[in-house]
Amino acid sequence: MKQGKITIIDIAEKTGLSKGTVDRVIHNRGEVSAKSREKVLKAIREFGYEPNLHASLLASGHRKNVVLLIPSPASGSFWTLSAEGMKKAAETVGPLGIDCKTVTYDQYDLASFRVACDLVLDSHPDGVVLAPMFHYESFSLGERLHAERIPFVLVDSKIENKNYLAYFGMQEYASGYLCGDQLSQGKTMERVLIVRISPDRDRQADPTAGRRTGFLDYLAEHCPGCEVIQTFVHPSDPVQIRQAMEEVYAAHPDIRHIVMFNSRIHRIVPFLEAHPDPQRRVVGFDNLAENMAALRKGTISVLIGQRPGEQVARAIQALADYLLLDKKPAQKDNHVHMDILTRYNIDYY
Amino acid sequence: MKQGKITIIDIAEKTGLSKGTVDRVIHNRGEVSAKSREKVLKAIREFGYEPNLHASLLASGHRKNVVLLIPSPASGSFWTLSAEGMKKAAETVGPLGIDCKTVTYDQYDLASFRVACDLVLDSHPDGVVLAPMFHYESFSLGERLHAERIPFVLVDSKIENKNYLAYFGMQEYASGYLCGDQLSQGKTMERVLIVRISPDRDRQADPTAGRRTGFLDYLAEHCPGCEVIQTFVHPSDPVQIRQAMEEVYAAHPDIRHIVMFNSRIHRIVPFLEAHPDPQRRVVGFDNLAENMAALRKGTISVLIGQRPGEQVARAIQALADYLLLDKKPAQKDNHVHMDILTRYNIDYY
DNA sequence: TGAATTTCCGTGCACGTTCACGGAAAAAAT
DNA sequence: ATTTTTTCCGTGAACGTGCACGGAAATTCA
Repeated sequence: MKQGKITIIDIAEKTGLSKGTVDRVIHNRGEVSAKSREKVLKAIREFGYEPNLHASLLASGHRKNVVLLIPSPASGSFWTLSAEGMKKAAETVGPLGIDCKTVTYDQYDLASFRVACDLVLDSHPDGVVLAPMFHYESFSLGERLHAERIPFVLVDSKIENKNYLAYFGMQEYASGYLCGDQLSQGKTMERVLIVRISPDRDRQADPTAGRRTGFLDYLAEHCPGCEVIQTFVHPSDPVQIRQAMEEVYAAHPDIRHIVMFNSRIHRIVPFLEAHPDPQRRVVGFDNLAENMAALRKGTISVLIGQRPGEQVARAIQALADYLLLDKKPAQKDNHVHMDILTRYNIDYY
Repeated sequence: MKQGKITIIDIAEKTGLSKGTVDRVIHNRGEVSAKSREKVLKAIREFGYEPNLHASLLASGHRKNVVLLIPSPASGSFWTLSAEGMKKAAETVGPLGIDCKTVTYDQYDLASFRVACDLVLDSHPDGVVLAPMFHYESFSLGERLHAERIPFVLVDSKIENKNYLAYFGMQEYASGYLCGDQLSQGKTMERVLIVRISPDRDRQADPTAGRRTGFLDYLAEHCPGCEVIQTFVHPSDPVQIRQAMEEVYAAHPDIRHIVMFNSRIHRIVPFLEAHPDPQRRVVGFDNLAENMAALRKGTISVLIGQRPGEQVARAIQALADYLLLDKKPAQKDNHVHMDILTRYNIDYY
């Protein structure tokens, strides 16, 4: 079909009303009699009127702004990848009348998240992209946004709040299961080391729990009797990490399979390189620069990527579609592909 | 920075000229003195003028149309995936004033390609997305488009013509190399079967040659002395295919590694399922529905995906950016990621 | 019945470009 | 110096929608 040439004025003529009235019913802002309203609605349906985006944006000059609320992208961390996606998306929706900005918080500090939430609300955004790290507070932010009729999109992980416009993230459980297959290469394993980040009391949401469950299920189904060793390391302190690893290694010198379910696998790379073992298989998550470097060197066997940049880009796009064309996304829950990254395909990621 | 509030009229005032003149230099359509031209250009740079897309599109009401020239997407074939990407991209650029349509040809019939080329040129498109199957004719189409100043973007494979605006495709050589690693799982192989499509005289371009080279290089480096067996099958005739496979199998009953470099690996699935072998490893290319089904069942071990939909979507986007904002893509040659697909991550592709 | 409300609706300008038209200024020809 | 041509530039009407303003019609009140 040809693009709708019919304008708001055509509708006005067909109905014998004026464009002002037609405009009022389109944006249903009242001051229209029920009868006229019906007539206009009918004509719109009948003649297939579609608003001209450009004329609309031009006339109502004001730009919309969406804010992205994510943990601070420390250099080289997972969230820098998200920030990059945001930048790219901002470029595409910018000329369409959407301004993007970012508000960050410390993902290990609940108070900073609360501050960030208030900041977001105070800026009266037209839309929000949220990476929820703290369950309860994210939920309540969702409630507050919903109360102000501000649409929000979730990335990375979900919360129970059902008011979100859309969600973009990785299938947690399935990625853990996949991880099992990549670690084992389909053969049975006898002993597996899971390296975990020390739990943080304030941190209420653990996005890696689902992955761990999927992984353990894979083990149960494909490697019955496999011994699972777990060790906990500090999120950043290299000395503590090294020491913890050395201890496990001393206790189990024959460990050949190592896995981490968060993006910090690069933290144990120094240890791994101090104890080289060509037979060893190491699987981690996310395409951080340091992870990729270790992958190229062969220290890490496989990374599972979730395209964080694409997640936020799609989130912003969804928000733009909603704000501009008020088109809701086809499905609320969208899962990005789980990328298997090896040294042979990492260079074109 | 705030979004450029300065308009063409501001520039006019700054320079003491009129908006008409400013407009003329912006679209450099002549009829302006060198002096005025310089003044305007300087002011534009100085004050950072950026054209308002909406006003522009609104005023110059005419829509642009781009055409996608690809092989006929036979049901379930590789090109249906491209067509889907086109559909999605069309939805996003549609409201921006770009109409997309598709012209198809028989990828095994040169004459049909010639006809398609003429069809494309006769429709006087504003931009073209081209999947070149026939080298020489594609080259000459490129020349003709360039002569008419019609920008074109290549997908899937490249041609020598340097006038293309951009290229989106997979790294052929690297994907073959990757294929070797996935087939062998890092261990040395002793015997490998490569299944190829019978060469077609008229078909001048073979996109799989690069993959084969990469694969053989992997073999040379990691599996020295590995025996390579090749067999040729008809592109579609199931009977011939089955027979050819049976013959190879009879001659080499101990084949454990099978690979195909085109998207037709599903053609040998019936054979594979008639001769089950849990030890066997099979690697193919592209996420056709039938390939994916075989992957789920375990008949195929790994598929290497190249996101054909994303390729054309990005191609169309690049064309749109050029036509609308006349912004050239950051880099001409863009390689999409080589996806490793297994039964464990295929469901969210 | 007339006045005071309330409800509803039409008018007209603005948004930033594009582009055809026509005219002034400069250059060339007589 | 006058006419003709060329070069250059300003003007103003679209494009389709948003929205403020004011006024007509319908309703309520006195």
